[in-house]
Amino acid sequence: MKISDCKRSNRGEAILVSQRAKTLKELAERLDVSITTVSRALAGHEQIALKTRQRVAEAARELGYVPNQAARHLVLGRSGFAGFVMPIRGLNFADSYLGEFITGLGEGLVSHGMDLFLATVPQGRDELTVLRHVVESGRADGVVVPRIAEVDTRIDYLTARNFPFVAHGRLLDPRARHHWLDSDGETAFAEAFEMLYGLGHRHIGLITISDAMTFRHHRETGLHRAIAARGDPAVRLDVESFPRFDRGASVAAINRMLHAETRPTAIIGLFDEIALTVMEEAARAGLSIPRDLSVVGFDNITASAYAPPGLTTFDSGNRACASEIAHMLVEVIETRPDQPMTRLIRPNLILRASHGPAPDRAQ
Amino acid sequence: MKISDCKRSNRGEAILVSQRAKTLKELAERLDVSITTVSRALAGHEQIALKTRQRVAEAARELGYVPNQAARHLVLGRSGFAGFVMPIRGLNFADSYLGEFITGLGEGLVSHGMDLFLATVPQGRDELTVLRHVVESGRADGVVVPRIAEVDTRIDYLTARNFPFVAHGRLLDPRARHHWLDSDGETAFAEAFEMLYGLGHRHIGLITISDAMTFRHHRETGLHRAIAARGDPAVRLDVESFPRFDRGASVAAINRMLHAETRPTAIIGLFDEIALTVMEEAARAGLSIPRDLSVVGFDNITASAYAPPGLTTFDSGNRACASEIAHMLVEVIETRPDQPMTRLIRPNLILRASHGPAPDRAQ
DNA sequence: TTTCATTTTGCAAACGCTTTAAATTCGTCT
DNA sequence: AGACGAATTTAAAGCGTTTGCAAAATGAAA
Repeated sequence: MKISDCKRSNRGEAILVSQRAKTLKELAERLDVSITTVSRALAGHEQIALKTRQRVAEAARELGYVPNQAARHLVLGRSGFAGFVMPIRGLNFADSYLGEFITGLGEGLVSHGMDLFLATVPQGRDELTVLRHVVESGRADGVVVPRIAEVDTRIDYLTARNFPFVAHGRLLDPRARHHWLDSDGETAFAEAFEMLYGLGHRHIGLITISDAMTFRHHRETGLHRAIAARGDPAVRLDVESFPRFDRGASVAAINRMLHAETRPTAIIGLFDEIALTVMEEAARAGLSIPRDLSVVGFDNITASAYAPPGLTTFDSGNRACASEIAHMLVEVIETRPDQPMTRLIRPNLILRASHGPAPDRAQ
Repeated sequence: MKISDCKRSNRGEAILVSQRAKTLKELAERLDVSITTVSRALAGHEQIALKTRQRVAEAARELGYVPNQAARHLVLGRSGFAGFVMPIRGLNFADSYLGEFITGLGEGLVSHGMDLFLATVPQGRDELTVLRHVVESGRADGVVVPRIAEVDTRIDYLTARNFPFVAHGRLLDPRARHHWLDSDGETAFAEAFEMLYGLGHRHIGLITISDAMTFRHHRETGLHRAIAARGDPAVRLDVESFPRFDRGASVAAINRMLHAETRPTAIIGLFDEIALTVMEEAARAGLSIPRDLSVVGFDNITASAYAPPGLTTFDSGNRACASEIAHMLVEVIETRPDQPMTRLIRPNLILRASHGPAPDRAQ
């Protein structure tokens, strides 16, 4: 039986409580060498004799020594944390993005021995203030900034401060120089249009948000460009928008479109929550999907698979993106590159069952 | 215009980059007082003259001084972090629990000035090892332990180590003394049975997991007890189980039940993912819900609202629970209570449309 | 003016670690 | 034996805070 086995609680307790070495000093005294030697030995410095290194490593394991990270942090100037500021949404707002994203970040960071530091924005305080505290308090070596607005004070601040960060999303201004990873909504929405056009749809509806988020801009641009590229004068695009996070307004916008004089044969939601609501409201209005109406979303949230008939949408691979962002951040922290690192991820069209041939209006 | 206004980038940059005071020493030099005085003034000690305190506070604000938390932590022995170890599930496993829970924890912690520290379990390392590192490295003042198994080495370790923690869920052994918050699955499942019984159902199916999780035990117990309490010999309960996280096995278990010689008229899923899959598979088998089959779940995940006809389930208020757990943890850290703090939260039955009167088998 | 109590401030020692520069040990070669 | 260079080890100085104790300044009383 190994002495470090702590699953058996009697043995475990003995180890954990009594003979543990909490500090380098204790460990050094036990081994009868200096603190310096222990520190170097554990760090694997060549200058320490191999057998000493082994002896120290063994003892550290036996005594369950784990370095105090605060002390380490203080002297190294690196905390081993990546920061993430969690925006608080309304009370009932379930953020399907968060869980996946955090998981991905964690996965990416752990391979570099880093951990994640989550700061919550208290009610009534703004996100930027919290971000500043995270940065200035030195508790994070870099931060990840999600959901970028067309003009974003967080990025301005971090850039001015020259603090390592990677944005999930980008600023609208293409000259802006910062590190980002974004999903290619422009290409995706062009692809959505092409698919629908191929199915005979000529009257497309877009339900979008009115907030100045970059992802909205890119997706809309993709749609407009694809339509323009087709050059088919028969194509018609109707757009309804509403303030993000306002569920009531979203339902209203959707119903305006569903009950318009001439209803589109296909509706694209800016993201899945919208598309799912379109399907709900369509069902309520007695429309059958995809027979009477095709619906396409973006994000591939969990609910999209469950909601019959299954939402056709784009998978942006949130978790994998987050993981990649973590890797990028580590590189930014370590090498401080001059050139902006950027990644544009092509989302994956998931063909489920909410799309179909355009209904024949002549009937 | 306030000098601390950093939204305007020209002014902001000046402040942020050049005249900022990074350390107590710098601030002290600027003010021509000692470090001690500044430290005490900022901490609001009475022994420092009021006007000195004001002068210091003002300067700190002007110069954007934020204390270095690593140094603070080192001397105070408190990190200001609550720890949480994120288990990694399979690659495609979307953890609907995580986002809500993390959000709730963050909300709860922030009101006590604490932040959240997330550690990810690297591939191939076990959760206990990571938990030990979190604890021993001193980076957390306390931890939250989710999803408790009937016998849980994490709790054994933390208890032996006498480290502050609050569990979301409890050990099976009712004599176990630790702080926990749990949702009352026993009562909920009894309630589910009563509702179904009232609708005429006498043949109930339960799809459950085979893993030794406490929440499974409590929910099953609740169901059994409620059936026993009724004392109606006509009631029949069929049970199918499968290993958690094995989607294939879950589908198989569900289909065994759906295609059994005599199919239950109502199926209870141990949690929503199961219940939703029951609805999917039932639809695939040509069954109409709730006409041919009633389905009840537990958790009220987002998808449950979208999946037609809307899953009848229990809302366990994950986010609010997490927030409460955060408050409990802070109290545990601060007061180290002798008596275990426990909270049993009554879940809320959400009546959607997946339940209905038992079909008349005589037809 | 001196004395004493009171208010206000500062020195210096931790906290546990890393690291520079210096000291010690060891083997080997005159 | 002595000396030199290489291989090991160590003492001590920080990192930025808090805080016990002591010193300085102030004000009131003698």
